[in-house]
Amino acid sequence: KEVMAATVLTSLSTSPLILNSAVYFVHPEPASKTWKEVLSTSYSSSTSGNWSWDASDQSVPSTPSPPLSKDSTHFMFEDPIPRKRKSLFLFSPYDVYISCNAVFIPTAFLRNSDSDYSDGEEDFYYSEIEVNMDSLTEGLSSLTPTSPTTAGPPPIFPPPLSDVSRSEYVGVNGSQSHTSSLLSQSLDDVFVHVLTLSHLLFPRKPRGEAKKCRKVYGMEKRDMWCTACRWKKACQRFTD
DNA sequence: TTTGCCGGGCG
DNA sequence: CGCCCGGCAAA
Repeated sequence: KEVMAATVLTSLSTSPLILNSAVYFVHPEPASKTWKEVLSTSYSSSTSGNWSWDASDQSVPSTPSPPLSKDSTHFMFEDPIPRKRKSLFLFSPYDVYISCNAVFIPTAFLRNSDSDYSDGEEDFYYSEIEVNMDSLTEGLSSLTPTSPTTAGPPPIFPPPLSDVSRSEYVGVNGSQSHTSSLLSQSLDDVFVHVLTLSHLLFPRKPRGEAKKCRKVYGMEKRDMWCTACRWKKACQRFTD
C-alpha cells in the first residue's frame, strides 16, 4: 500500500500529463527544519522562509513515459484519518506536497470519493502518508530538464497565497537556479510542491468536472481566485 | 439550483 | 488595457 502510493506518485511524475503542471522546488531558510515542523508552525509565526522557486512547464522534454500500471489509479490509503495538519501555504486543496521524508495529500481525497464532497475548511487539511522516497526521488529526477543551464521559464502563474504565506513568499524573482543541484542532493531539505495532481492521483470524476477557482476556493475566498475567474472569464489556473 | 464564461459595458 | 456583470448553457 505504501509502495503503491510511491508507485502512483512516480508514475505521475513521469507521465506526460504532468507537463501542464508546474513544479515548485522550495527550500527553507533554516535548513534544519523539516516539513513537519513547518507544517506544525502556527500561522502567525515568522518562519522567515528564504525561498526560491522554479517552474517547469511544457518545455520539459518528453519523457519516455513508462507504462502506467493500469490499476495504479485506484488504491486505498489505509488509516483514513492519519495526522491531520493545516496547510501553511494553502495553495489549493488539490495540491500534493512532497518533502524529503513524507508526502502530504489533502484530506479531501482521503474520504470516500463520491458523495459528501468538499466542505470548505476541511479541504485545507493535509495528511501525511508514508512513501518510499527512493522511488519517489527517481520519479522526480525524470522531471529535471536535460539541459542544466536552461534557465527556468517564468512561472505560469503565481500560486494563490493566503495572507500569511504571502508575506513569506520571498525570493520569487530569485536568480538562483540551483534546480539541478537541489535535485542532485537527494531532496534533502528540499520541498517539492506539485500542483493539480488530483486528476492523476485519483480516478477522474465520472463527469468531466474540472475544479475551477470558484469551486476550489469557494465564494468566501474570492480573493484567492485567479484574475480570469474573478472577472468571470475562462479560468487560466485550472485548465482542462 | 449552481457553475463556467461569453459577450459586452464602463472607466 | 483593467475591471465588472447580465445572461445563458450545462451540470
